[in-house]
Amino acid sequence: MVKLTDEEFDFVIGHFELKSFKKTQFIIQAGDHVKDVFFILSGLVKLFYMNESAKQHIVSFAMEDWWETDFNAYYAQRRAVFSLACLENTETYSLSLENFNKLCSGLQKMEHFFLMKSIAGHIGSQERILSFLTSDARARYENLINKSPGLLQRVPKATLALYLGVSRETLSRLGS
Amino acid sequence: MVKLTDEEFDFVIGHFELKSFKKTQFIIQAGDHVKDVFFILSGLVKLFYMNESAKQHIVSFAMEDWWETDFNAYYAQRRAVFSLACLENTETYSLSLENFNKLCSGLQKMEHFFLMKSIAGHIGSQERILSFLTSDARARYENLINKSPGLLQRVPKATLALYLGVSRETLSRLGS
DNA sequence: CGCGCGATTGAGTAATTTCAAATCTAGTGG
DNA sequence: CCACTAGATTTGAAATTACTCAATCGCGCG
Repeated sequence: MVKLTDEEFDFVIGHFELKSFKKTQFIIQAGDHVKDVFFILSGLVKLFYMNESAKQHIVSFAMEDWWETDFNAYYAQRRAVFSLACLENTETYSLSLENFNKLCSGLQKMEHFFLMKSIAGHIGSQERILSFLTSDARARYENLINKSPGLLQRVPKATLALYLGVSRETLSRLGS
Repeated sequence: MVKLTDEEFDFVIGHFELKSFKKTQFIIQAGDHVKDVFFILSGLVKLFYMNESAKQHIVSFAMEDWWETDFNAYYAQRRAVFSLACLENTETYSLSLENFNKLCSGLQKMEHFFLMKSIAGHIGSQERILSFLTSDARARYENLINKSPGLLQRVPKATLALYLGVSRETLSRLGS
């Protein structure tokens, strides 16, 4: 997507910090001050909103090679509304907003890179919106396992239900 | 968001083209080759997907000061999956991908600007996803008119229903 | 064995859809 | 000013879908 020389690569790497988390651990809790965006090296995380009755609603899963954080809180330097938690042991490179800005202004290629990533994220979100508009529970489920066959092996179905917006009972009954 | 000198402004403006459309006119039709992204100067458009049975599903509305196109088709230079049509007479500045790239490489501020816009779009899409996860038809509707009170005056309710993902009859019955 | 977790099943209830018909409203021509 | 029409909105009633609450099942592990 973007090619870097060796020295550019070193420059970039210097802005990141390696952070590791264990399964079930929270990377961000709603209410936290969000300092970092996380690049997932390995593992699997969920970004979710928890409502008054403590029910979780999963906005997205993120795995290898994806960037994740509460973007609104990160860029606007507000407190997190979402939480980010690990579904597996997870290794990340974290990037503070300060370093993000340094990276962008120091190396135009990186600003371009982040733009491409953000666009990809936006397009992905639109696809998800479309699936809510066009598809019922079964079609959304089939859609999901087609696009991410691995997920079914990596997370319990009850968790998939929180992503699909159906109850775990309904999801279970789709098996027929 | 980004401050430009007069000469920078002229440079930027030179990459755009003024295009006007009338109410009900299509700016993009599914299957088209998508050359431009459109900055809405005035008016109102809908970005939507039409399924096999010719039912429309509105992915987003765009009005003054927003950017809209089939982003996937635009950036990847593929044929449009979505259509973009006017709900009002609409004036736009169009920007070809070629000029977009020239703009970004010629003026880093602009790449930064587009990054901020893309992030805002991504965050907006996430909010919309969340509303499908957390809210029933009524709550989604109230959410929408809170966030965009103007829409109710500018589009028929049947069109709002296509955005909210409910039948127009159900939307009508929410009035009680 | 017995616990804990995930998945399934059953039954009743609530929300939403579909199809059909009735109303309402703004704009047009007479 | 009135009648007429097209589009938008509402209403009714039956059918469907998904939800909740509760109980049960299956299985791996100390």
